[in-house]
Order: sequence, then C-alpha cells, then structure tokens
Amino acid sequence: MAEVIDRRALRTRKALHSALMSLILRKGYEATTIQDIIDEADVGRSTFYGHYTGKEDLLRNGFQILRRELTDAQRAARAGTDGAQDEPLGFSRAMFEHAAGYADVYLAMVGGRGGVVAISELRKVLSEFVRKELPAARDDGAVSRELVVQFVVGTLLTVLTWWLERRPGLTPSQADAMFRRLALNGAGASIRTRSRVG
Amino acid sequence: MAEVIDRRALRTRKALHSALMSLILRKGYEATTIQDIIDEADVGRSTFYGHYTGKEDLLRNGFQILRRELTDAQRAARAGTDGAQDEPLGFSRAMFEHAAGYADVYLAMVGGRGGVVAISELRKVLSEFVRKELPAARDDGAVSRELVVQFVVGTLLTVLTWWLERRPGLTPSQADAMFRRLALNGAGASIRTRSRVG
DNA sequence: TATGATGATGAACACCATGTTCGGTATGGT
DNA sequence: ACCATACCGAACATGGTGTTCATCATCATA
Repeated sequence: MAEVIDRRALRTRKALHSALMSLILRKGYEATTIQDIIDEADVGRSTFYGHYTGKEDLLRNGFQILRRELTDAQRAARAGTDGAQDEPLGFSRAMFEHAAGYADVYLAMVGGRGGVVAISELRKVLSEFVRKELPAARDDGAVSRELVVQFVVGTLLTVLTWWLERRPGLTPSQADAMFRRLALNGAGASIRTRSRVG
Repeated sequence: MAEVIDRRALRTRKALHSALMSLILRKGYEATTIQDIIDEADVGRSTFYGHYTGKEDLLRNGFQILRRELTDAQRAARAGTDGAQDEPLGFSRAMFEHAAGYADVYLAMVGGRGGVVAISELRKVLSEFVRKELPAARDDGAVSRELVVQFVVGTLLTVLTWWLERRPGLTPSQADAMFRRLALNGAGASIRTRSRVG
C-alpha cells in the first residue's frame, strides 16, 4: 500500500483495475468473482492477493484515482476561468463534465452495478468536495450543516443518475443547471399546482 | 408466489423472513448466507429452495409487506385527520412515523447493510408513493416530472438516513419538517452566505 | 379419527469461489 | 552481472451453493 516503484507491480495493478472495470460494466460488481478478475487481467492468483485483500479492496482503491482526477479537473476549471466562479456550488460543473467523459463508468457506479461499495465510496468523495464548497454555511437552527451537505450530495447523485439513465442526450451544462435549480430552490415551483378542491 | 394456504408454508415463510431480518441487523445482507438463514429459521435446506430461489428473492418478497404496511399507515393517517392534509407532499409524515416504529430495520436498509437490493427496492416503493402524490405537477420545461419524483425520493432518503444515523433523538414530525423544507425550497437559504472576498 | 395430499426434513451430491502456501521462474533496479 | 523482488501456477482445505430423494410430519376433509 505504501510507495510502489517497481514497474511490474504497477503493470499488475493497472491490469487488475481495468479488468475490474470491464467486468463491472459487463456483469456487475457483485456477480464478478476474483477468478474472473485474474483471468481477465492474466494475473496469477497469488499475485492478486499479494496486492489486495479482495475485490472490495481493489474497488475502494480505484476511487482514490477518481478522487485525484476530480480534484485535477476542479483545479483546471477554476484556473481556466480566472477564478470567476465563486458562485454557490461552483464545483458541480466540472463534475458533470467529468462524468460525461466517463459516462459508462459513472452509469455503472450510480446504477446498481457497482454494489454498495461503489455508491458509498462515491458519496464519500462527493461529500468531501461539497463540504469544501460550503465552508461557512450558517447552521441556522432549522437545518444542520451536515444535513445540507448530504442533501446536496444526494441531489447531485439524483440528477446524475437521471441524466445518465434517461436523458443521456443532455449536455453537462444542462444537467448542471437542473442540479443547481433543485439544490438551491427545491421542487416547490414544480409542485404547488395541487388541485385544492374545497 | 400464488395463493398460499397451508399453515405450514406460512409458518416457514414467516420464519425465513424474520430470520433474514435478524441476520441483516446482525451482520448485514451481503455477509448473510443461505446457510445462516436456514439455521436461524430452523428450516431445511430443501425447504428454503422450495419457497424462494435465493436470498435476493426472499428479501424482495419482504418489501411487498412493507409496501402493504405503508399503504395502510397512509390510509389511516388520511382518515384520522378528515382528509385535511391536501398539502403538497402530505404523505411524508406517515412515512416518518412508520420509520420511527421500525427504526432498526429502516436504519439497516438505508445504511449499507441491506445491500443494493434493499436500497433499490425501497426506492421503488417510495417512488410509487411520491408519484401518486404529484399527480399533475406541471412539466415546466426546466425540470421534468420524473426528475422531480426522483429528487423528492432522494431527499426523503437523505433526511431519513441523516435522522436515523445522526439525530435519532428528533421526533418524526421534526424530521418531516426538514424534509419538506429541503424538498420544497432547497438549500439556497443555508448556502448563500459565501464570503465574497473581493 | 382415518386418509390421502402436501409440505418439511436432512443427508448426500457435484460444483465452484475463496484465501493460503510454496518452489520455481522472470524481470526489475543498480 | 547480480540480487532482490515480483510473478507464476499448482495444490490444498474450507465453505457456500443449488439439487435430488427417500422418509417423516402435518394439514384439510370426510
């Protein structure tokens, strides 16, 4: 887990990660067996266990890569626009863009195919970002800060899922607009049309 | 799956369901094996397979019970208040009350312990309810109706999870109030406090 | 209360994934 | 060229799976 230098080890790890990805896309995480992974990656059984303790370990490890990529995308976006987006929830845009690039992977994670692990890990990563984005949201007595964070993350995932599953035609910025609207203003405007039949 | 009449069959099914519940609470769904279930339920291996095709089948089946209970609670609540709650999202209150009664089970489902199956099944049940509650929400060009449904369900689950995991002391009606506020008005009010350091 | 039907039992089965061990081989860094 | 180290692959014990079958218990009726 510490400093990996040897090329052979790197090769092996990459092979295992991409094998797991292919398999998740093909048959889902739960249904994927370690046997499948090492077959797909052409790696010896003992080699696998030399690197990871099991498939969950392998998957969790993969999310560190995602975290890094997202952080970079974040920085790049911020630099590109001269730091002009201090808007609330300014980070979401870069996220939707990133998701557009890896639509198949995100779709697998966000649909059921990544198992509980993927969802909870994704939530964890997103929570970090959102928490950074809401540095001083006042904890008005009504709704606690942590609940707001969870709410924003939940909305992000809802829009993301809906986008990838049912409206893949939309652009990232369109999806982002819907996210912002829901997260900031809620669904009140779309709901208050109840027939108040006296 | 059809008409079950024989007492013996009913006994067996009940035993299996409650065994699965105990085990999910104790060690989580994924970690629970069929062996565990039939041991806990004191039921023969072949008997299990005579009723269900596997543990997933058993769990899915259990959610039909939940659906029925929720529907009843719904009807009861509506009857109790002389149909006075035509408010938007009026159904949520009964749901939080119900959750308070089975806090441990809900907690297991909503945390990771119920596996992907439980979460997706719970989402399905809740989506039905929400869809019924938003009969004619206008599909304003901005946000599609189905997205609104998913958003409301997501918010419901977010608040539910946060409540059961971190603020179990709150009353159902307090949790419900937070849900309403977030679902209807979003988090804008809690967020627009960014330090706009020029 | 006797009876036929149906459900439950539990042992036995082949099958497959798991996680570990170990002697041997190939490839890396220097 | 050397040696450390990563990989290999076969073998192993373990444990869960899903099925079958003969036997026994319990149910619904007459």
